[in-house]
Amino acid sequence: MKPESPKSRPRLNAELKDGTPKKQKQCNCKHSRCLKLYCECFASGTYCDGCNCVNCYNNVENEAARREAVEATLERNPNAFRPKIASSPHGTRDSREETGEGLVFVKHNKGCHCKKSGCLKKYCECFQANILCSENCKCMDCKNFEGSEERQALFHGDHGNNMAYIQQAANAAITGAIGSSGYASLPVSRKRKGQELFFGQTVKDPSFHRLGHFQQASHIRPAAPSSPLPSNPVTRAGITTTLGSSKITYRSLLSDIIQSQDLKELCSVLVVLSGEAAKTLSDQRNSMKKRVEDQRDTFLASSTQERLQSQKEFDADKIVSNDCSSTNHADEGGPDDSSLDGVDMPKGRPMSPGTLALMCDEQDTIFMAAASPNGLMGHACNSSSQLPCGQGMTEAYAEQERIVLSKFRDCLNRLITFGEIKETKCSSSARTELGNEKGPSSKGLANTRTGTGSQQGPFSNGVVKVPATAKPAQMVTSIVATSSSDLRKIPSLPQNGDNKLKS
DNA sequence: GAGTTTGAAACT
DNA sequence: CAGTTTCAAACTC
Repeated sequence: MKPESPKSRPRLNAELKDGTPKKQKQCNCKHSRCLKLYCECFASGTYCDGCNCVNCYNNVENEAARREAVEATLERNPNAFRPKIASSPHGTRDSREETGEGLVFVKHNKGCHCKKSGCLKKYCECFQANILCSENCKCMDCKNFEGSEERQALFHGDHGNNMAYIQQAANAAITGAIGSSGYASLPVSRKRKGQELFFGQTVKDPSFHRLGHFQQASHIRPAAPSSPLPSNPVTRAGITTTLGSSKITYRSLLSDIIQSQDLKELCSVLVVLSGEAAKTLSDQRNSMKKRVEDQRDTFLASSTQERLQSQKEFDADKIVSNDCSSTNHADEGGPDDSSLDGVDMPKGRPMSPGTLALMCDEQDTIFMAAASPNGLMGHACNSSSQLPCGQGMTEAYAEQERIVLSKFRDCLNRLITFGEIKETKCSSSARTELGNEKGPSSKGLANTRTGTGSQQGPFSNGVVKVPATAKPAQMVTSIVATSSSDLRKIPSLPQNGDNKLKS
């Protein structure tokens, strides 16, 4: 709401004269008190500073009046202070200016309404921003389109930077001295005519170089309202704006936090924990063998291929000591719904690669642990004859899953903590740049984390912050010390109503 | 630099 | 929403 940031408007004259970046434009307002959009300073969201204006209210001393004017302006047009020139989300080759004088992956949101300038003078906002007129424009006799001879005449040759020549050429173009189309005298909008022709049948009409215009327009679909940020990078870049300058590269807040070795370590720990749980409960497993046999059959019911593929996608080949992960499923199927023991997984619905991989390793561990009470991995992983039995199997399975998920949850919490810390840093710097605008807090993230109450899943509750200072060993001890016989009891894990981090 | 032209913004 | 007026920048001389 506070357009204090400079240069948010497309008027390039604030920065460009003769193609050269220039200092902030000084207005010369006399009657608007610099409190209307007529004033470039006001329109760009800046205070007048060193301007030649008369009776200026666009300054700190008249902040109240200014604020009032801003509100009135926004009331008329909520987008008044937003950049008129928005970069296109679909910058394609076709929308690129052939002549090479500039790239036009941008468009005028509102479009111009020129009548006499042919959109080849700086009266035209599109021309001023060095972009082609688009379907948003309602200009008449437009010559600012791709393929326009008149327009090319302005820029081609050795006169590319000679504004005098450009102006002369523009004048000639407007009066029809340049170009053979002969449509300059048409009293109606050539563009509209061209579009009518386009939608009609007469495409051969020589005047239909408008088609180029239209094509460009069609490649620059109405942009979603550009960034609410009051600064338009494209505009600021000026005439020589390049595609790169308008690109936004997204980087996760966790991009520098999660390292591959961390992931490996985490998974290794999970596997070890799982093995320990299996060992602890190994004696129970020997009691009800028959029931386990049935469960195992179910557990192995689904496709091996799917699981292998999932593992591949997860690309976590080195996450665990791979003794079992890739070699012991040849005669196995994937887990069936009934074997998930509390995990609500609709039949036929693909699980995430990560989930599958985790389940895979977990299953390996179960079988391994059953065969080798010492919890060592890599032996008899797929030996069906040595599977755990009955209730023991069920409990071991639940306990292992509980531990793995708990541990994983804790790690995610720590990641979130780091991410929020980083977010806070980013927010503060953004706020510094954007003024007093309220920056994003951890609210959104916290909501994300706590707003899944309606979902049924192992992480749908009990999301608890683990102190960043907690050592893994402590966490493990804590987790192992917690006993539960069923994954569904995960809610009994440390629960804290205040899930929001206070980083 | 004065005067004119132009089109966006503001207004009716 | 269309027509008119106001305004300041762009332009011409």
